[in-house]
Formats: sequence, structure tokens, C-alpha cells
Amino acid sequence: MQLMIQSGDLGPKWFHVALRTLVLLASSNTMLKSHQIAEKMGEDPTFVRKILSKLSKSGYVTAQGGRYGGYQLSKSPGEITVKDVYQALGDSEATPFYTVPSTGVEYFIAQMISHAETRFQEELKQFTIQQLLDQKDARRKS
Amino acid sequence: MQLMIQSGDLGPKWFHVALRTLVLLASSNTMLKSHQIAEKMGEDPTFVRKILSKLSKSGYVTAQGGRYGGYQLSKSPGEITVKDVYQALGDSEATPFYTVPSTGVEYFIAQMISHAETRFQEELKQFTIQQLLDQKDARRKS
DNA sequence: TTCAATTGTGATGATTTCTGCACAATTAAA
DNA sequence: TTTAATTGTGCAGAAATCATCACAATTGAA
Repeated sequence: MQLMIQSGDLGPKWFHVALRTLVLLASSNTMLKSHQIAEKMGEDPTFVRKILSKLSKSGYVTAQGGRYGGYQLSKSPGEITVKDVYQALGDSEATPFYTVPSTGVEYFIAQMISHAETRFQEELKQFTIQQLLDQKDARRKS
Repeated sequence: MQLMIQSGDLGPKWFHVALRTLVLLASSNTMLKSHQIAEKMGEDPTFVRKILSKLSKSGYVTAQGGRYGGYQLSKSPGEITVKDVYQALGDSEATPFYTVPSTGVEYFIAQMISHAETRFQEELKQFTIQQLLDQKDARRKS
């Protein structure tokens, strides 16, 4: 089965794209513009900007508008965990997809799922952007 | 953030509805028909049938067509874990939502997410339909 | 055999989500 | 100040998904 993760206004690809973008920024000395990132990943510049806009608001990326603008990491790659990215992008306190009562079986089910999601995130917390970058470099050398 | 789980052809509500339906079946002596279940839960009979059809194929439920037909559990409530339900409904080897290469960072990311999902499922494995039923009964008494 | 009632599922209109355009706001060089 | 190039985002058409209808297949009672 396929576990799908969805934020309020971003599609199912955002998680992969966000991580790959951060890895890209981590390996770049210069600011990267949305169209450069988009091109490297075969995605749409607008899509990339929407993701980076969120990451910028969460403080992981610095965005500079105007001519000569672009994006760069604002934290060290080792300080950004995959869980951070997951949470930053999902922040939207958006519409719960299923209205859950505050008592009874349904409540219990909701709590159970919530707890399971915590486990999901705990796992993601063990990885940083730096580790993803190392992985890339390792592949390059072989 | 809201973690959303989606199978190939069922909506985001399936997980809740499937669990509640199984709890309902577990607490019933007689066969229940889709329209009875649907009514109790404020859902559509077709929706309920689609879920139960899958659970039937996975062997957790017995479905009988024709007049005087209906559904009943085919395993004891204590033998069905929430993870079982999760997997039974998600079985569809459906279209991966994101095409992942077999090497490089993207592959690593995919594996990482997959591993995190395993953690998610491990948590769900700790609960059975019987436990959900107990929860319901506990609430009733109070 | 006939018949009423059920399951399983294809099809379809409604709704939601996604993609990408277009442009206001911004920026810093010249 | 002017200008070219960028970010951020509202919006609209496209695509995907959802809910439900409709009906074939099935079932067992009478």
C-alpha cells in the first residue's frame, strides 16, 4: 500500500520535492532561483516557490525577492531533520478530514491514529538534510 | 498537521468507517446488512459495501449475497488488529503516487518514508477490534 | 420456479485538488 | 530613479477523486 501524506494546500509530491530542494540548496554555494531548482527536478517553478515559501516562513530557508534574489538555507543541513520539513509543510491547521467526536470509539480511534503518526514522525526525526546530502555524494563517488 | 492515508480507490474516511463497522459487527449476534450499518454511521450503503467487500476478500468478514444476506465477522475480534484492517484496505498495488528511481537521494528518501510507515503500522498492530469494542462498552457503562 | 432482497461494481455527475499562468510587490544594480 | 529579474500568491482551467445511482448476479424462502 501507499501511504500518502497531504498538507492543506500542497499535493502529494511536496514532501519529496521539498527534501530534494533542501539537499540541492545544501550543496550549493550560491543562491538558487526557483526556476533553476525547478529545472533540475523537472517540476514547475511555481510549485517550488510555494514549497520554499513555507520553508522560509518556518525559518529553514532564506528567500530574497527582487532581481538577484533566490533561496538559500538559513540553518546548517545537520540541524534540519526530515521531521522538521514534514511539520513545516504541514503546519496548516487545515480542515480535519474527518470530524471526530470527543468521546467514544471514534475518539479512541482518532487518538490511536494520532499516536501512530507520532511514531511515523519519530522515525523521520532520525534523518537530517546533511545525511541525505551524504547519501547523494556517496552515490556520486561509486 | 493532518496525516492522510489513502488507498487506491477509497476515500479518506475509509479507515474510520472500516474500524467502526468491524466494531459494530463484533457486537452483533446477527448478520448486518449494508444499509443497517450505513444508517448507524450516517454513511452511504454503497460506500460501506465497498469497504466490506475488501475486508471480505481479506478474510476478516463473511459476506453473503441474496435475500437474507449480510455481513458478519469471520474471525474473532481479538484476532483482528487495526494494522490488519489498514493493510487489507490498502492492498491495492495501485499507482505509486510518485515515480521513484532505484538509486540516489530519491531512492533513499523513498526508503526512509517506507520505514517510517512501518513504524506507523507497528503502532497500529498493538490494537485489536476487541479492544475498540471494550472501549465502547467502557464508555457505555460510565 | 418465482420472487424479494441483498451484495458487488461499473458508470457518472459533483466536488475537490492540482497545476501553472499572470501579475503585484519587491529588490538591488546601474 | 530606472530597470530587469525575482518572490509570493490569487485565480482559473484541468485533472483527479468522491459519493451515489443503477443494475447484474446471487441467494434462499415459499
